[in-house]
Amino acid sequence: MTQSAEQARRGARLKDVAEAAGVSVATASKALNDRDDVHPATRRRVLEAAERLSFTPNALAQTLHSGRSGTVGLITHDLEGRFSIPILMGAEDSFGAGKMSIFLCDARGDAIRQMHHLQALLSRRVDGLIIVGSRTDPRPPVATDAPVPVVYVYAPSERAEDLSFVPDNVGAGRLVTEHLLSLGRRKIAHIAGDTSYAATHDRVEGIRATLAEAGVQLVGEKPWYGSWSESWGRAAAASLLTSDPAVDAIICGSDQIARGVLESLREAGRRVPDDIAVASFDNWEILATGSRPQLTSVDMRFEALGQRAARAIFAALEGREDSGVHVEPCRLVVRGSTIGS
Amino acid sequence: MTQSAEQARRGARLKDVAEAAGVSVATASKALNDRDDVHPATRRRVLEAAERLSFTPNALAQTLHSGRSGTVGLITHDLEGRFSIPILMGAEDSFGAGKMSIFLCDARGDAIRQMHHLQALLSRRVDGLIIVGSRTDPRPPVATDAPVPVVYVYAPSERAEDLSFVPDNVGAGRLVTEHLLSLGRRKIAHIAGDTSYAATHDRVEGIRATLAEAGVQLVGEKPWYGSWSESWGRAAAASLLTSDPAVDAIICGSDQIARGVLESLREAGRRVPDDIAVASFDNWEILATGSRPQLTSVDMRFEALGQRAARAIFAALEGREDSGVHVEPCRLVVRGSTIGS
DNA sequence: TTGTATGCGTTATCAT
DNA sequence: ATGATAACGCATACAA
Repeated sequence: MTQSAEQARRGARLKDVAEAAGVSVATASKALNDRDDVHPATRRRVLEAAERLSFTPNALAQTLHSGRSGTVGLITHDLEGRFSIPILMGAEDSFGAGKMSIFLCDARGDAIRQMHHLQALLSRRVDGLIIVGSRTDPRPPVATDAPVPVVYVYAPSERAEDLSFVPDNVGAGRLVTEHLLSLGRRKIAHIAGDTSYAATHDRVEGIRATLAEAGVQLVGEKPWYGSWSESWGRAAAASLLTSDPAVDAIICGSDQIARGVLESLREAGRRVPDDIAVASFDNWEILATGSRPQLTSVDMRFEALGQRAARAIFAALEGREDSGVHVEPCRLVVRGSTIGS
Repeated sequence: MTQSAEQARRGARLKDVAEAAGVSVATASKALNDRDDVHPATRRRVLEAAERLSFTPNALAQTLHSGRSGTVGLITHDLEGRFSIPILMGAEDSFGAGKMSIFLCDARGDAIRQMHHLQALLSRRVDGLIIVGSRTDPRPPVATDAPVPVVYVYAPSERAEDLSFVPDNVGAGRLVTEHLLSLGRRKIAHIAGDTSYAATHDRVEGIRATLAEAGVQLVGEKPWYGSWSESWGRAAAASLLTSDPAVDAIICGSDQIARGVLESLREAGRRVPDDIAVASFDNWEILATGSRPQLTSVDMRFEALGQRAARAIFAALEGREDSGVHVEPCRLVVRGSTIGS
């Protein structure tokens, strides 16, 4: 009685299943793991016993034996989970739900906290590490001699030997620009975000190159740099309309900026997209689909980045190591702010 | 040589440290774990050896022995991580960074996927489970006989024996209403969200009760029910201004709705907060601080919910079980939409 | 086909 | 103060 109560509390072990089925633990193990050389009838008895005792194999004990824990650590630095959640979902998909479990740790941009998490994860014997940054500027490596594969996502590592996956912001710039050009827009302005961000410059580069190829010049000759806020969008758009009233398209550095721009345009009596088309980056659903009209925006495809990271870890585990900064294409999501209904 | 290469790959074990320090594993273990009865000099030698070999204790092996894994599973159903990330951060804080690691699994509202994750987590021998729902309506329990403590957050379990933590939406309704009344507003309307949500009704209840106590009646007698969208906010506000032009305050069911309301008010030429004060629920930063004026909103305090959940799991692990639905107070964040600058 | 014995890395008990 | 050894739960090589 005490025995079964104990079992109920701590859960049945393989030994219990074996005893219940009247076989040895070795045989029970083979039966449960679908290995050859075990009599069908025996297998059935074992499976039945396991079912009856609601046996759940102790993955930790398995790990101790196999060396693989089936877990991955994800250390993130983006406070709101705006990046890390979709990246985690992508990784989960790629691993196969339940096959691999993911530890999520929020380091909150703090190196000390990051170190603590790193230590804890290595101690838990994760099979790999995914490091997610909050901006695409290169960052110092989390460790120079990690005993497991490390993949950097969104923010690449400064070290060339490390493996990183980042969104193609230059390509993102090209995507919006080509879209606007294809709609016949020629007076295109760019209200950018914070000039200290690499993403800002990459996007500008893509925009500029595409415009140049089409023989078109950016309205005002250069982007308007500011911050990633609606208020900046409002202010910049107001100034823009004064300095360059003929503008017929505005590329915004983020959806937040675009929201502000839309507001200013509405107040100025400019119709979107008829008079002026508006497009932006990030495709943050809550912002992009709430506005009127909804925003055409470039999606960074975080899920895809997560999938790439997961596959890279698998590959490294199988000995196929990789390195360098890999650029993942973005995706243009067209909505009402560039194409009327 | 092959030996040390092997060590480098798999990481140093306690045995290696012991050998390097010239002691037995038992002594090494004691030294590293600050146990008594080990000579200071010996301890120093061991610690030094551990440092030199960059020894990281295998937490899995420790678990196998102690029965405690130092991990918790967090199964979430909110796609965007809007709830789960702050809840996870709260839990991390409460546990102490690095002390406890959290598996984050996204079940995406799918029961099958939830089952898979549950199985995987139990197999990994998590010490507890946190289940996060996407709405405050009671939900079926994730399991009726889990071998570890389970805590439901945001969405409470239907079973009375289970333990749940939810935000005090009735109190949230009271908070905004009291705030508006204290500002002298008496013609208060409520543009609510989706009527199928428990949160909607709880908030209405709090609003109604507070108004009744002040002898004030809701403008239009009842709330305007709709959806959690900006477009609903725009439409409802427009109608409201027509049917009840004397309204001097609007409580919105969510920040999204409030954004739509603000837009309509601006178009109608009503000044906020001078003519009409606007307040809402959720305090979703990106929405609440981007608008002009910024939104006064009730914060659901997800971090606090996460902390409560973590502490409850600790308590249960120590034998102090608890049950029932625990209601956590919300917090009013006052901004420009109710109080002019 | 089944069972026995061993190891995975750590901690704790009990000798010494 | 230190060391030998038995768990912890599982999987596998090898023996029967």
